Amino acid sequence: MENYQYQAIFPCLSSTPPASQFQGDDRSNGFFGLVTNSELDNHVSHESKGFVNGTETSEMSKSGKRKGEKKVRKPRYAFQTRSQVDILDDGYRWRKYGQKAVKNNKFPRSYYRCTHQGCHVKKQVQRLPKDEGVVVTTYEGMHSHPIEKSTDNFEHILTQMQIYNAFN
DNA sequence: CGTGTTTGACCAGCGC
DNA sequence: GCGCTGGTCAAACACG
Repeated sequence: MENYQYQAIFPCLSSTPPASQFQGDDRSNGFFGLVTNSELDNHVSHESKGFVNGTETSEMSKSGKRKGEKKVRKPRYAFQTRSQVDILDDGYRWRKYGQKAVKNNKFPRSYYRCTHQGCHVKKQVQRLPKDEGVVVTTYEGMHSHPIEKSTDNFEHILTQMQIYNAFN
């Protein structure tokens, strides 16, 4: 798996070098997808090539609203994971600061912020309306501090993740 | 008592 | 300009 991507988001998860992979292979049974959203930042587009790009885009096509992005637009990384629980324990401490019902989705979207001092990483968690077994977690920003608890759990989750390449 | 969640209000961007 | 929608705030609340 593209561990370097995880590294980008979870600096503490190191190890395996990038394996070029997302293209073409397993869209079959994968339940894991990584989306990089950088709408104006096309320089990152190469990253998003092999990834599913379903989260934000679909929303945009619908309502096309984003707030405040005129100024600061941070890249967002969305994971699609197949999970019974919404909360993926990635080792960081999150504080929920909002929940909103989204259009065309019976499930609400939850907004979390990293509680570490000085760390302003945010994430959103929502389920796919078409498949309630799939949880989409969108990270915004990158952690610049170590994980606060054991990553065993999350790494275990990672080992079970596969590329979800439904749109390629 | 410290920390995190819930929940309604508020705000801003966009389409009509 | 108005209304809809997504995103955030903050007070009240729950829980260890």
